[in-house]
Amino acid sequence: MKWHDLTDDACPLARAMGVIGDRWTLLILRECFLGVRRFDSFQKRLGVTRHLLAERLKRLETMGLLERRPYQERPLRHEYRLTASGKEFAPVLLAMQDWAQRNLPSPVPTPFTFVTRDSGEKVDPVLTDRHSGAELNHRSVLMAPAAASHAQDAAKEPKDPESPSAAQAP
Amino acid sequence: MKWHDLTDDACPLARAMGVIGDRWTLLILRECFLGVRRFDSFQKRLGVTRHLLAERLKRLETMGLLERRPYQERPLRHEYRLTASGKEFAPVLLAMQDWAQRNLPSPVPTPFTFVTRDSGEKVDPVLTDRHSGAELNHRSVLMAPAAASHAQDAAKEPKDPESPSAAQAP
DNA sequence: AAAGTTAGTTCTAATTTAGAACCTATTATC
DNA sequence: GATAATAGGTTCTAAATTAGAACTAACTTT
Repeated sequence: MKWHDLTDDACPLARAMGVIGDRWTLLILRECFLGVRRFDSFQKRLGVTRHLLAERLKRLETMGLLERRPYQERPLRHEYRLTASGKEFAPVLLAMQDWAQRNLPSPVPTPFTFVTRDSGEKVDPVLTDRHSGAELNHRSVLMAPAAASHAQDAAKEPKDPESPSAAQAP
Repeated sequence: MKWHDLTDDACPLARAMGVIGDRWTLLILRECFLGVRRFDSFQKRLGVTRHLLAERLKRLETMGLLERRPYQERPLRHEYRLTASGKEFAPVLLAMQDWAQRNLPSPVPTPFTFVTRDSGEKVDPVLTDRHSGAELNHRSVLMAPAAASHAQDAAKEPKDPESPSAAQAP
């Protein structure tokens, strides 16, 4: 499989991996949320090679998460800013940070946290359903194939004792 | 930077990337949530090479997201199941799928969706604060360095005009 | 005039991934 | 009782990606 193939996969998660499916991209986004905007700042703070950084920034721009805009002329210099799409990624980052903090413990303290803009208090994130307000987790939610088009794929793998047409309870 | 270095980074997001920072791991987890448990099923459904699949499953086991357990003897066979830690990853997957669906559009329909276990209706995920119930997004939340230990790092990069000690408003 | 700043690009070497073939143990089929 | 089939891997070589360092370009500052 080639890298680029993921970006037009039918599965949204696969497409997402076409953007953040490497060691660096999510960390670049983290820096963006911390307010970093310039090439050299990203490079120094992350320790990523300039070569890769340039490529990743280009990809984030292509995928619409960042925009490159001039912040001065003579000499012409550009900075990278989160677009609306990039900003909407915040809940993913937050959910991931929360998961990692709970499930991948570390002896050293967390270097930064998510706080509310008004009170400055640390947030305690829960994913809920916008309509019902119910908490969304492995117990309340099920991942289900969207009938029609997926049925064909499923047919390729006949009567598997673990066929995933209805994921089992925890 | 070597791969393994991320797994004991101070930043939880970096540690998370030590687990899912590649093209395949998240897709393996997706399959787990769809109910897949066996080596060959993962391999056929994803098209990943057996070599990499074996490695990734091993890593997911090491990191505590999956457990390998026998489901038969003669011949001895093992299957992979989500652990509690793996199951708690569900909200991250959900948030990411939601983001990708909204921000990385595709001409083809989404092959599977998240539905509630009781009503079977498609969910509409929002990240909220457990305490206040407020929606958590780029407008309401700020990523802030956790004062003390980070202050030293910040000192290394003196008076940067874009110093990220207080991330700016959207 | 020399050195510094900022944002890259261009090389070579090392590491990772792809792709195919092979191995082991056991059960099913001819 | 030999031959295939199933399941879960491992072992190769070739291709692609990443690391690391050096270099360029267009200015500005000392």
